[in-house]
Amino acid sequence: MERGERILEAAGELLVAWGYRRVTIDEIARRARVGKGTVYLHWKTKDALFLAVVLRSKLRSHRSQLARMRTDPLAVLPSRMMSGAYLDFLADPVLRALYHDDADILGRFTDIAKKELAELSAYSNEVVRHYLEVLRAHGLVRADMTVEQQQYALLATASGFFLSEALLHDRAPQSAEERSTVLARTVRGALETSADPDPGTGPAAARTREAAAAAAPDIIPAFERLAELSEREMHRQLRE
Amino acid sequence: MERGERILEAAGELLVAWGYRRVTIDEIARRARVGKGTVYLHWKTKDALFLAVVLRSKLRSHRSQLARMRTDPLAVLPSRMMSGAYLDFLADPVLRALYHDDADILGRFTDIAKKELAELSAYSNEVVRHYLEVLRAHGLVRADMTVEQQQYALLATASGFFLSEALLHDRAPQSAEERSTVLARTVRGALETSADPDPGTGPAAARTREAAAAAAPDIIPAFERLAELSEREMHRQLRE
DNA sequence: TCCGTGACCAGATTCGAAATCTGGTCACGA
DNA sequence: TCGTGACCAGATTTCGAATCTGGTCACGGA
Repeated sequence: MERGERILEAAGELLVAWGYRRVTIDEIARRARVGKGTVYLHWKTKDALFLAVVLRSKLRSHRSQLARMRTDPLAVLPSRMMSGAYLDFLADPVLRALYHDDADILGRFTDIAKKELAELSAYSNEVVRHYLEVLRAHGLVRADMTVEQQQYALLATASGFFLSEALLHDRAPQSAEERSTVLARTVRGALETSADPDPGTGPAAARTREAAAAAAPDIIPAFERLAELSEREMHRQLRE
Repeated sequence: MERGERILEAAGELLVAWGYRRVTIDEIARRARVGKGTVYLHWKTKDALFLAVVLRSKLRSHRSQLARMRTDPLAVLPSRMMSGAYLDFLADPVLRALYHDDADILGRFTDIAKKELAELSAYSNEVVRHYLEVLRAHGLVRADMTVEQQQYALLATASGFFLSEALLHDRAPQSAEERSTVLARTVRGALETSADPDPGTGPAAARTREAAAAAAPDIIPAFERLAELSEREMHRQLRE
């Protein structure tokens, strides 16, 4: 594993274990088996390093999302998309820490991230909007609300599930699969036109599959551009 | 307005304006135009006083919910219930502060409240569970998930919307009515069997109305007992 | 007699200056 | 040329003194 990668890995592990404030550049360098100065050969500041750590996790999640969409067009459905994103989120300690314990783990880092990632976040907004429009055009998403309202519904609902571990403590179902399934059903009921097309073999399920396959070529590139922007943003944190 | 009421009012105003830590009993007494000792004639501790402030707001919200259900049986539908609760929540500065700015407004108060209200919260859980079972028995809520899963879906979704002001900043629709409508539609799509029965005049809408009217007598008493327990809990904060 | 009050106290909180720590640099050496 | 760790300024922590505040209770007025 190359130096930069080792540093990101070490920073991520320490972030999750100790929280932003408690982690020192010294400690990261030690764990990555490099000199302290070497960290600064790669990243301008501590903030930039941790921003890169977070972007790396987000990027992984995006890529895994894209892989699912390329394998199975049904993965473009909002329900699939969200349950996939939710499972990725649970599997990545950095992303989980991000939502789980804002104050203790992240300290003031959230503010910095919000500011630095404003552009990315705005673009992500547009991608989601475009995504919903395409799905509506293909009859996969209902037209009983405005796109803006559906986007709000999607974001708010997802936030609730993502935060549910922290908010609901033990009142949530134990298994991640079960929670992701409930999320999928909630999103499907809120936005989509079809019943669950996965085990379906009838003509309706076939139609959904076709429509998803037709929509995918419009949707995948948009998310690819989002992933690219994430990656560019991640590299922009590097020195020069 | 009687003394105790004036004190609660003053405490609520100051809580919202200054946050838990900054508010002193002295200041509350001054604003309520009573002596400091008088506050302690009514409540055992500062914590008990603020717990009462919060319970008072929750109780008001419960009562307003009950009033809606008694006026219009359709208000027992989860979608109506949640949009109603959301609008009550937005209208009450104390409840809003509770979700809006956890750290700054509430300080360590959240922990205390979580502990003290554990019993109430457990009971509330049971009421919601019973509520969903009754609605399922009357065919108003679907049976495509377990009740536990639907309860989780409801709680997680609602949390997301309740927190959306804080989380989504400016990416949420401006008007409270619009947000509450989107919440209603999301919940309806996730749980209910009917389309919006309110403007509906067809036989399906009529059937929904009938079923809701039939379910209401089973549901209203359960929420009445919850309101009573809230009130008892609120009074239990009083001295003796 | 009894309800309301504010002076009072102990413990919690804040303050401030000294001591320590840490992000970031850079001269040096491999 | 690339990597390093000693070094520095400013941020953070520490810790005892000073202040503040939750809670009590003896007293006074109705």
